[in-house]
Amino acid sequence: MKQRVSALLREKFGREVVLEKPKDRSFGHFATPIAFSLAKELRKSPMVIAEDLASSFNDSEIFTSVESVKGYLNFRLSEHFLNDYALWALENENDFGKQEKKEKILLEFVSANPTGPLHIGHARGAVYGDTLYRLAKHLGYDITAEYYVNDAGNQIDLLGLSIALYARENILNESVEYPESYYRGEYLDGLAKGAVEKFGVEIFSDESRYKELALWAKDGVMDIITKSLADTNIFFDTFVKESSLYSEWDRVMDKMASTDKNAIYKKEDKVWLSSEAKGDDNDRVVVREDGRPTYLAGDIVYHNQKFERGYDHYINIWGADHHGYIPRVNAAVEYLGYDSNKLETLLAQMVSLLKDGEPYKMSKRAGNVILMSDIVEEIGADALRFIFASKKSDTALEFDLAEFKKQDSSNPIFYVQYAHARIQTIINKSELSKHEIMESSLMGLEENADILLFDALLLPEVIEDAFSSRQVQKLTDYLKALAASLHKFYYDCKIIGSDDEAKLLKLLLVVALSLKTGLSLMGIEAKDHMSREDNA
RNA sequence: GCGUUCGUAGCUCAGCUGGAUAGAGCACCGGUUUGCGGUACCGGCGGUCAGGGAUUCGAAUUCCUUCGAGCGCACCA
Repeated sequence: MKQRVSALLREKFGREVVLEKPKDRSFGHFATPIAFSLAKELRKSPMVIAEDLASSFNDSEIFTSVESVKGYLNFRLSEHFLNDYALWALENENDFGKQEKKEKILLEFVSANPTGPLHIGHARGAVYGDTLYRLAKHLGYDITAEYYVNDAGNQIDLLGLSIALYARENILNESVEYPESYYRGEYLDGLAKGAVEKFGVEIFSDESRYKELALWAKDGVMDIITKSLADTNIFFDTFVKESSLYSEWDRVMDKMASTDKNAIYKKEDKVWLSSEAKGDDNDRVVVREDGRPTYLAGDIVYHNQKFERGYDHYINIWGADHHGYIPRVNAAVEYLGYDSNKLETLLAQMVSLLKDGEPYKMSKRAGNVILMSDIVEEIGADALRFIFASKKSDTALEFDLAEFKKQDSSNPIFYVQYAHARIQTIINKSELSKHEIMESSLMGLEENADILLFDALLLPEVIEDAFSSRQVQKLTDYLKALAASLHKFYYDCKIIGSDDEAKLLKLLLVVALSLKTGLSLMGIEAKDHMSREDNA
């Protein structure tokens, strides 16, 4: 809709025109301050320019009126245009807001280590990534969701040790001491018991077999992780294991060296990456004295593999505590001969949780982490997704669980769902058939109804904007606002029994379509009725 | 110290590439249809957009600077 207006104006003025939503809806559907920028070039007052421009729009098919107010140019779309568009949307529900972007995108997110269940910080990145994924799919991008599994390195050994220690204490009843760095948590119990079945209790007393224990356990942890993700409607297309990459290390090193002979060098018996020359603070070790590659080496191979698979664009979503890591990966990508501008790294900031004012604490390795699964159990997956999607991902977030358990307008997910449910209820209540409703015209709506229709038809622009700016909260903001318009309209206007019943119901169908489509892009299913007992 | 993200109402946050009177929700106070789910709606209270400077027709938004906060600054992943 906006694209059409925008294209029309671009053609008319021969330049890109800024379109915005007027502050006050009585001004019209769209507005532009273009007269202000033209004022300087034309050496005339903005008011005069706006007047001239407005009067030049007499014969447009899309607009009913174009007016100038204090230098702004305000456009009002024609009823024909809105009516046709709404009808098309209702008849092509699944295509509403869809586009056909062709770009191939690789989106990597979550990628939490397989050493324990996901905590609340991971959940934020997970929701953010999955929402972007759904938006991109809707826009027609060929996007792949990928999870990078860090199943090599010290932390895996530590997992084995942690399970063994847990088992020795709780199954063999030995008295043990936990070093600070060991993993803790309830999940160890399941793994320890599983290990007894698989290997027998002997394994816990045999240090030489801890590696074996760890390699088995990491798959179990991945199952726990993918299950919590699935419970939140998050799924991945591909998993890439770090352990599968190191065999390519020599080839990748040669590749960097052939692009730039200074990319890699030896010093103090270690191998270094010249990342400082590419904007990093320091050069980085990639192979230690003893020949073991560092974590960065694995990531270099991984990114090489990503680029060799051939996508147009790459997006990584990382926790904010990894932001210092970006320059070295970009450096490596350039040494590999690729354009680091194609690699976009987004950060999900920390989350702090309150419950009735009490702050929760998060520490990665202590047993008292706040698990994603616990929060899902407490407030439900829908509420979790809504809250995480509704805040800009690059700012720290604090929220109180209590707010998302309420069943009233203070809980945004409830509020939006209730709007959708109200529409379903009233449609069912009406005696009119679906056919009669669809046959009616949306022309001649009064002003409030017209505004509601316009708002509902704005979803496609919101989807495009939310994805291209990577700001998924634009979608939740939109849904909250649309729900508010609906509730207000419902209060102001009697629908059943009115002369315009069919017309108004059709309008509500358009609103419901927008709500439902918007929710589905957040991995949330729209509800047709609310129940008071439904305390998720 | 260096890098980075930020600082908007009592609280949690929106405010897009500069544009019309800086917005929501919570909290607090007061109201509402003979009408379809009052699980809703409306109104009030509340702001020096951290401070200062610059750019211009115009700045919460861009730039500089001061102050304050989170995160990072490993041969851990």
